[in-house]
Amino acid sequence: MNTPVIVWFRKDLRLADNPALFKACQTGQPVVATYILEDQAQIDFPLGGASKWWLYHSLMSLSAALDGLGIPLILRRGNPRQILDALCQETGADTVHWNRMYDPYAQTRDTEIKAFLTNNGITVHSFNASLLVEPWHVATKTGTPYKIFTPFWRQARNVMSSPPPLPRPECPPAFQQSLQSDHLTDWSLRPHPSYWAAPLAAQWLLPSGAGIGEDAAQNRLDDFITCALPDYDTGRDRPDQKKTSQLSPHLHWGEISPRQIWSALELIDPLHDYSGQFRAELGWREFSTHLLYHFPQITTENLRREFDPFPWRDEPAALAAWQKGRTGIPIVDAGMRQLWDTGWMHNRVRMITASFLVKHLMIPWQQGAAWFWDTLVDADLASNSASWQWVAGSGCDASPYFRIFNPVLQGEKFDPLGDYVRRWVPELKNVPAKYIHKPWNMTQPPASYPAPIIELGVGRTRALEAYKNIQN
DNA sequence: TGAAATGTTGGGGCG
DNA sequence: ACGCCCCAACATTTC
Repeated sequence: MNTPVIVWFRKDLRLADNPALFKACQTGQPVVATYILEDQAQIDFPLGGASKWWLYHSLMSLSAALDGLGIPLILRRGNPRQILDALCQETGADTVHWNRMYDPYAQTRDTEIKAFLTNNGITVHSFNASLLVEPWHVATKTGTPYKIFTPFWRQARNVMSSPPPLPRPECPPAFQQSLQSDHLTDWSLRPHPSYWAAPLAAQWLLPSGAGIGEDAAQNRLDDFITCALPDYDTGRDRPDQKKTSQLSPHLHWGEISPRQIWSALELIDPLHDYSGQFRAELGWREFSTHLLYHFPQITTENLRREFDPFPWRDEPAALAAWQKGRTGIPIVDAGMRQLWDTGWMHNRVRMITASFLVKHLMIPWQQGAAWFWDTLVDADLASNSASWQWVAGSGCDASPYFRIFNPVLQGEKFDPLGDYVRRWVPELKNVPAKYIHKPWNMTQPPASYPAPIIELGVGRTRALEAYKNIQN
């Protein structure tokens, strides 16, 4: 048998613990791998700028790794159904493997492609590579999807099967025929303006960063487990310290699987003595995917429809100030600048900046979500949508609308010395800790730093007033 | 995975 | 020694 099995890579850019690839290699047939870049104009949530940048480097890494197995990675651009069809015809393949995706667009697309290929006599096998528990494996007693995290996660841990992760596959027989493949550099994945790429590279690529791809993800996990995990419960809230895993972009692109992480945790903390909180963060990722699968409208619509008449404000100038980190609120500006520079923001600060946009500025959460979607290297449709609705109060398990973060108090609590603010807002580098989160109280605030675009007390009162009016 | 307003308590200063 | 007031410190309620 010299006809190959085709493995369609999507959000599973790794060799180890990759069931679609592993099973393909087990057949004893040659393996042809492909990544297909879809026409972004046809997609409801086209790749953001930071995501494209990450994808470029992740594909470079995957391509090199597959090369080591003698598997060609065929890059093609266009309609996946047509491209898979063509690849099957060019190679004589009668089997296609992929690992499942769960967002509404991919669900529809994959169902349609599977039907098409099956009709043409091609066998399609799909696998779970990116979740501990797939969305249809947990349900409440009445059979409905979970809407609250805690009971969801309790049941998920019960039904979760955790077989050991699959190893990297052995080399399959070589595939001799040469196939047309695009050049990655022709895909325009690297950002415009191009200077944006420099700080991203400094953050994530060697030598200063850990790198992108499967090996980098594994190294990052190992580092995190030794250095930060023991102190995770309190450390994770400190943006001025490196106490989070920063695995989110690796997880999003599938450079590492949650099952690999879970299994590493089982080895060092089988009784969940000190890794429970970190495991729960993986749980939030599972929960978000569960929500998006069962409530696909959460990407654009309030899950709680009583929020529909909320008097959101249309304020392009305030939105722009927030995006650029020029609101005059130090912890907010620090976070937004960290996001722009590195494609990543500490989770505590994500909550603070999001709360400020949605509550103090009363700008629709969709506008904040759109900015995060474009600028985060870990932009994930499920996590992004669910988390913004959580902050806005319009999600089912959301924080009540009146729970408004005070950025000054949050800053003083979680960045007590002001180191995080000073790192990202150089205008404030000489401000003492006493004033670092409220420079407007100084007799002479630094002239180069903007005054607050809204007085915090005013914003809070205005938001509460608006909320009161939609309650009845 | 809040913050602010309001209520309660108890120790100490003072007449 | 006693009652009164003040006000932290903590608890509870409200948004």
